[in-house]
Amino acid sequence: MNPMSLKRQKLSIDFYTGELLIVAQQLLGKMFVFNNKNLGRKLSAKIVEVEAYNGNIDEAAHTFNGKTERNKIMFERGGYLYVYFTYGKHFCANIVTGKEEEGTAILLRGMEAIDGIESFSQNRFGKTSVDNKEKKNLLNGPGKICQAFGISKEQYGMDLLSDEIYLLDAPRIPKNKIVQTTRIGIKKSEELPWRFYIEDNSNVSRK
DNA sequence: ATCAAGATTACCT
DNA sequence: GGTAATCTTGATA
Repeated sequence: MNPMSLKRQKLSIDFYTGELLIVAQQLLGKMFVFNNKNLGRKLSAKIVEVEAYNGNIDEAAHTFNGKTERNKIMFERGGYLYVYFTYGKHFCANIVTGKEEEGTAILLRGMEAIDGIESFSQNRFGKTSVDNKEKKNLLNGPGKICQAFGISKEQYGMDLLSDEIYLLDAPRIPKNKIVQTTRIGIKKSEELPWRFYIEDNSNVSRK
């Protein structure tokens, strides 16, 4: 048996309620697991790229202008899943962090497929097999992640402390292997360096 | 009721 | 490197 898998434990509430930028960096390398009930299958992938959003000081955050029907889960305590729909096509998944009313969350931007590659491929490309090039294109973007996992409106507000969807612990990525840059695809607060990814990882959405 | 913008992606040159 | 596609949400009237 793989000795790594024995040690891995589900992340607890204390992890999610920490400080936004710390949690964002600590998310790198962690395993995202979704026991997809519709699919009847467990899907998992390693997080390799994230972006932090903080409505208190960050104009790009969905919570910058206060609570709405869409963003209200971001004002709950850390550990919930915030899913939103954008550009008429794509869902994006975030992990809510911090304490109640903080309005902070972390966007999942890039992952590396671990378990359920056939399902990821079926959801993304309509076929169960992938070549090496397609494999790198399964989860290297926020919309792609949701399509591959089958995450949509139905998963809005799910609790990561549940048994259906959660994170597994993994060794901390060393600071010198974490790249910090500005975020992608925003037109406000562009200067904030709140994107983090694992250096040299091929599933990062963009350099 | 109307309208513009959007934490993207795929496809084109 | 540039851009069309596509529709929900939130703001404004």
